[in-house]
This record gives sequence, C-alpha cells and structure tokens, in this order.
Amino acid sequence: MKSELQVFQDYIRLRELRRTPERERILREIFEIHGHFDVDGLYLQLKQKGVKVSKASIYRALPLFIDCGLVREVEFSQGHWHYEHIYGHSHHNHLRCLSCGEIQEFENLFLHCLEEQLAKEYGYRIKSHHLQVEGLCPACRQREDEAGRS
Amino acid sequence: MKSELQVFQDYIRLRELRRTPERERILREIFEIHGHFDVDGLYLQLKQKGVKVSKASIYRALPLFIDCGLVREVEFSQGHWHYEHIYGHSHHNHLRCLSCGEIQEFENLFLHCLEEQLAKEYGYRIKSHHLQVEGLCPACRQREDEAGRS
DNA sequence: TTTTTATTGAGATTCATTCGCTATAGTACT
DNA sequence: AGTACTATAGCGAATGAATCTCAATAAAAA
Ligand SMILES: [Mn+2]
Ligand SMILES: [Mn+2]
Ligand SMILES: [Zn+2]
Ligand SMILES: [Zn+2]
Repeated sequence: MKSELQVFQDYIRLRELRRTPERERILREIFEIHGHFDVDGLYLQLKQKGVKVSKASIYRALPLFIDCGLVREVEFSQGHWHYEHIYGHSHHNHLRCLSCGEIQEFENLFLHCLEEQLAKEYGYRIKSHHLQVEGLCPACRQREDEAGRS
Repeated sequence: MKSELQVFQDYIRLRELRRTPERERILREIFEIHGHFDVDGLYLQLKQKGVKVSKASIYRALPLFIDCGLVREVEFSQGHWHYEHIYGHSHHNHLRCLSCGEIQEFENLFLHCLEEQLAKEYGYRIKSHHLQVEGLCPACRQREDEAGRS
C-alpha cells in the first residue's frame, strides 16, 4: 500500500501541481492526529511545534487532500467544518453523543445493500453515502436517567 | 393531528415566550414551501410578497421551529444551511445528484434495525440519524456515459 | 543558471450569522 | 380599558470562517 505522502505526490504530478514543504508538512500533521480535527486546531498544533504555515495554506491544501481521497469532511458543527484522514482506514460512520460529544466509529455492512436498492429503485449511480447517528453514550445516558429520577 | 401553528403555540406557551405575527408569518411561509429552503430564499420570498420581516427574525425563529420539531436542518452546503419543514411528513433521507443537484427523497425501513443494533452494541440511547446518499440521477448518468464514450 | 509560473504569507475581503441597542407590542393583572 | 413588565422586532454593527489579492518566493523545466 502506498504511503499517504506517495498518494499525494502522485496526485500532485497528475494534476501538474508542485510539491511544497508546506503541503507535505500539513499532510504529515493530519496523519498524526488521532480523531477529528478542524482548521484552527490543526493550525495551532503546527504553531505550537514551531512550524510556520499560514491558515491560508491549510485552507488551500485541504481541498487537494480531499480530492485525492486522503481526507474527508466529517461534519459541519460549531460554525465550521471538521475533518478526518481516511486513507488506510476502512469506511466508517459516526455515532455521536449529544451530551459530551464523544464519537464512536462503526462500520456498516448493510448500507451497501441499501445503495444497490436505491440504484435499482431510482436509477441513480450511487457514489457515496454519509450516515451520522446521534444519541447518548452510556455514561451520559446514566447521568440523564439519574437526573430524571430525582 | 395538531396544525403546525398549534404545535408552535403550545411550544410558545410551554417555554413562556410570546406569540408574535412575525414568527407565525415565517412559520406559515415555511409550510408553503415545497422542498428545501435557505434563509436568503425564505427572506426574499417573503419580501416579494410584501411581508416585512427582517432576516434577524428569521434567524431567531428557526431555532425555535427546530426545537419544537417542525423544521430541521437538511445540509450545510454552498456556505450556509438548508432547511425543510418536517411536521406532517414521514421521516425520510435524501439521495442527491452530484451533477445537477436534484434531490430524491426516500424512506428507510431498515435504519431502525441499525439503530437498535448500535444501541445494543455500544450502549448508546439513539436519538436520531441522518443519512445522505450521493450519486448521479438517471439523466446525468446517461450524460456522463455518453461523454465518456466519445 | 535562467525562465516560467505555481505557491506562499499577510492582510483585506466576503458573506452567513449573531449581537447590541432602543422602540414597540404581547401578556397579565388590575 | 389602562398600566406595568419585559420579550421581541428591526436595524446596523460586529463577528468569524473561508476566500481572495498581491508582491515575494521558490518549484520545476530547460
Ligand atoms: Mn472518524
Ligand atoms: Mn426532504
Ligand atoms: Zn456522552
Ligand atoms: Zn442530475
């Protein structure tokens, strides 16, 4: 399997763009982040490490990473986008706790069938799906129950 | 079944807010819109009818309608939110054409099972889910095929 | 090297959304 | 009806994420 850097370099060559240290540094940082991130968090994390990249460069690099399948937009919340790297991970969806924000990832063997069914029923050629489930995690569920009882 | 106006009035009383002609006019307009809408479109539609409400009032009213289950956010795209009224409609998800933007609504008998499975597996109390499927509609699919052949 | 031109950083700009202010108008209680 | 209380409306200003501008820089190709 190609490294994410290799994937990006191939993409850069294909699109006749240029390899730059900024883009590759941002990419490396993204693949060091465990979990979801936003532009501001990524920027601050780089800044703390003494890496000098501008927010504009991050905003300009993200669409490239997304375009070549390394990163995806996860959700728009708190007024801005949140992302995650996906290269090397199996496709998954998110179960989010409405109370504490904890995110549980899960895989769905079934949604493939749904896609096929939709393709047949409506004549669409399905490209992707995005499922987000929300609820209360075990801890917050318990807390809610106790609050309700009193 | 209560009317959407009645639902809203009950909610207003419960939360000890005030009935105002603006809020009720905005609500009425929303339930006259077939399909999805955004704040700007709603505002212009009201303006064209000679109704004088400010955008700020729309922005302030929407969270109330969402809170009492009359309206929901559909998706964030093109830099802003899109909404739809849901009261009186069965729960549905969206199949969107990536090329022309056409939206096909569909119901999912199955996702209930998925919710139960997730509840069991992770101990979550599921509150809602949001599934968005993307692809090419029949017309755009055909157009893509023809372009590829030539 | 030299040339070409994509990319960068910093600041300006855009645009959706929110906020602050004051006048107004719902609501409740005489 | 009249009065008091205060939530809400409208307006313009403020906010903040994302994009754009532009001069300086540095990849890539020759
Ligand atoms: Mn994830
Ligand atoms: Mn819909
Ligand atoms: Zn939780
Ligand atoms: Zn289409």
